[in-house]
Amino acid sequence: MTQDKSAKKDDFDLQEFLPYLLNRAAEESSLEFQQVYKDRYGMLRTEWRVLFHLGNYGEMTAKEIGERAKIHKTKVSRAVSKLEQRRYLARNRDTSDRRVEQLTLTSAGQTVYRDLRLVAEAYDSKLAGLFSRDEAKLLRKMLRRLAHMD
Amino acid sequence: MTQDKSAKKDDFDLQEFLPYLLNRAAEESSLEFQQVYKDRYGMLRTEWRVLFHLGNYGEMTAKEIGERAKIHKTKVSRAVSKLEQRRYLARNRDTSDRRVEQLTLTSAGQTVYRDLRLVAEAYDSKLAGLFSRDEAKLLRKMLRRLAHMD
DNA sequence: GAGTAATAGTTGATTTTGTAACTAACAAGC
DNA sequence: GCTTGTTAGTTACAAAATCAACTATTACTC
Repeated sequence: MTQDKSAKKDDFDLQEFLPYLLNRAAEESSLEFQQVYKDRYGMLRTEWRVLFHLGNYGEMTAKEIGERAKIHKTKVSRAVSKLEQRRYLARNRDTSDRRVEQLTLTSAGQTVYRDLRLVAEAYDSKLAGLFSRDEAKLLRKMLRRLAHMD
Repeated sequence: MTQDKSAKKDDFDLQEFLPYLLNRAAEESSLEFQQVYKDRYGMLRTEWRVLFHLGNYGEMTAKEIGERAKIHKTKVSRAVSKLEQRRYLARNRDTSDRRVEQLTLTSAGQTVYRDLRLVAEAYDSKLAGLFSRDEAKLLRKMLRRLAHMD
């Protein structure tokens, strides 16, 4: 127990702090993909996420998308509106519960999805290529754990 | 080469897409720490980052902080103003180049930094505790690689 | 050393996000 | 069947992020 005021050495390292590292890695690794969906389709982050949820998992409600992707309902609502304006998705009132809207991609939306999916796949391979196959697998597993997605 | 229109199966999985996983993990793992600096000190993300840079690395200019942390200069500028208002940091005009301001934490700022650093250390340990020591070490290494911090 | 370019940092306008309050539809209790 | 509560989704307003233009100072060039 030394005097903590002057004798304490600062052995903390911001660059090792996991939340900081995770954010830096996330931002950096989003840039290149962002460029594509932004420049090519004028989409925002939430918009491609909604598009991908519908493209990848099929028909779904706004609420389900929000829960799966952990996006707040107001953000989902706005993204859905914008994607609808651009005719990338269509809403269908659920007949048994008229509060609910089933969302599906239009064929234009599917085309966009398929295009972006190709970009995503290529980019993911590029990122994963920074590591060995086992390391990449472990990385995904650890990220899922951190994100409570397992 | 099969007909790609109908025969193509969608084997892409959004939940395995690294930029998506990284963002989800980053958001999730920031929440708990955010709660502290936000509720306890009314700070924003950029503000604690600036505070930590000064606390952890010592005197620095706004430009250096921006480069190290990859934060845009307007964001740094506003964070510095707010931290100055709260008397957490002081500016010193560089005598040899009067465009430049050397920034340092005041003793109040150091106190806040030390408090938050303790929280950060504890939280980092908690997160790292989800993995083995080797895994955690590898995780940080991989994140640094992805963030171009190596 | 006057003129032009570059740099550190700030400010203002626009866009995007976050928070809370809202509407419309359904559910439950009695 | 009517009050009370809950849920899906939207809207309005405030807070924050982004982008471009700006000031002040220094560096470069002739």
